[in-house]
Parts: sequence; C-alpha cells; structure tokens
Amino acid sequence: MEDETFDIAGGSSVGAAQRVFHALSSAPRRKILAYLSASGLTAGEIADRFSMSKPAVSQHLSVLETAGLIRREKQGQFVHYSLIENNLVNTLNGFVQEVCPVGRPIKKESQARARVKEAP
Amino acid sequence: MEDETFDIAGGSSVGAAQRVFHALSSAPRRKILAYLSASGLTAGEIADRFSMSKPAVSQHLSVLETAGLIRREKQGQFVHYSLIENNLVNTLNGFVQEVCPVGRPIKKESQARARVKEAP
DNA sequence: AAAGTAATTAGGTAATTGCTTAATTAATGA
DNA sequence: TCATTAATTAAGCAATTACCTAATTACTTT
Repeated sequence: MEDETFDIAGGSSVGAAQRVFHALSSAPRRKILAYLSASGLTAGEIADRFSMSKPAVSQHLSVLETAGLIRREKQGQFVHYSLIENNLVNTLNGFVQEVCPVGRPIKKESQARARVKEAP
Repeated sequence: MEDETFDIAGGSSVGAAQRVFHALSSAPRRKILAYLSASGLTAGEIADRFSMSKPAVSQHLSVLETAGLIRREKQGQFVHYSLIENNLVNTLNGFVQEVCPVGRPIKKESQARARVKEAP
C-alpha cells in the first residue's frame, strides 16, 4: 500500500490523494462523476448537460483525469470518457480509515465480502 | 434523509456536501482531522503541529467547523476541538453510493452492523 | 487593576481557480 | 481539397483562497 499519509504539509510535490480531493471539491466535477457512473459519455455529451462553455467542461474533465478518476479514450473525432471506480473508492476509503475509526470495520466487512465473491 | 444530489450546479446557496468537500480539499485540514481522530486538542495544540501561523490554523479550523466536521468547545481561555465522525462518514459514503455502484454493498453492510450493535 | 496567555478577527497580498471568448488541432464527409 | 464537427489549447479576467502580520477579545493570575 502506498502510504503518503495523505500529502501532508511539507512535501513539495502534489500527491495522489491531494489530486483526488481537489478534484472532488468542485460541484460540477462531482456531477460529471455521477453522470459517468451511469454510462460512458463523450466530451460533448457531458458538456451538453451543463450550462457552462465547452472549454470549461473540458478543463474539469482534465482535472478529473489527472486525478485518475476518469479515463479518456479517443474514438475517431470523439473522445469517450468513463469512470475509474477503484481510484475513487480506494482514496476515500483510505482516508476515512485513517481519520475515522468507524471506517475500519467497514473495510473489514468489504474484504470479507470480496473473499466470499472469489470463492462462494 | 437529506437528498440534495450533492449541490449540483444551479443552486445559489452553498450546500452541506459542498462545504464538506471543500473542507477536505486542503491537506492541512485533512491533517487536522487526522490529529483529532486520535484525541481532542486545543487550538494551540493543533497550531503547534504546523509550521504556519496560528491565525492560519484558526481559519482552517473555522472551515472545518462550518462544514460540520469538527466541534468547538470553549473551556476557560482554551478552545477544545474534536471530531464529528458521523458527518464525515455520511457525506463520503453518500457520495460514493451515488457515484459508484461498488459503494452500495458497503452501506448495507454498515447498516446491518449498526443494527447488530443496537440489538446484539 | 495590570500583565500575561489563548485565540480570534481584521487587513492586506500573492497565487490559484473557474470561467469566458478566440484560436488551434484533428477527424469526417461533400 | 474544402467545409463541418468535436475537442482542446491559449489568453485573459474576476473572484476566491491561503497565507502573513498587527490588532483585538476574553480569560487567568498576581
């Protein structure tokens, strides 16, 4: 596991958790993630769902991609975006674990459930 | 349950989820939450753990309090801060649920475990 | 009451963010 | 090849953020 104790103060470089939390701090970006949770969409389809300009949406997509929360796939002249679920859940879960004792049992349950799925 | 579909676009006022995510977007603030997860601390004790000025830390504490993530309790000339665990976990869990199908079983497990604790 | 300590508020500044419009790159189809 | 469509990059601007130092408020101690 990559323990960076979530990017605390001193470090000069910007860590992965910092990028994820920064990405999540914007309502439009969280809305984009919600759209993508239902299905992959092109940049244009995403932009259509907002009242802001296309370049603005494009920037939000770029922030989300840099954070490793979505993936970009060029198909002809379109760019398809889709959610990377793991990175989101792992970052939030890792954080909750460190901050909040309540989080720990949840993770254990989740692992137990995963094992059951592997060998039912 | 308070369903604001996490503060999407249109709304003029700033919603609760937005405040939480904004609060979490800062590394020093996440660090404060981590400190408080171990034990309550006074404003001064928190400030001592950072290299930035005391007023700067005070502002971070204020952001966290406004987001409902920590509570302030004045005791004599000291101000004691402590974590409000529920709000953090609920907001993140609520978000993961909406964005990420993977999240749903986690919440069900969590609720089941809660029921067991209520009536063991 | 005066001095000391804890914490916040006030005021100011440099850097960042979130948008805009205009320009550019890239793929498609007439 | 030339026009159209999709998307991004570039340039610029107003608003916000994150910090600082100085001043203030509120307790405590002598």
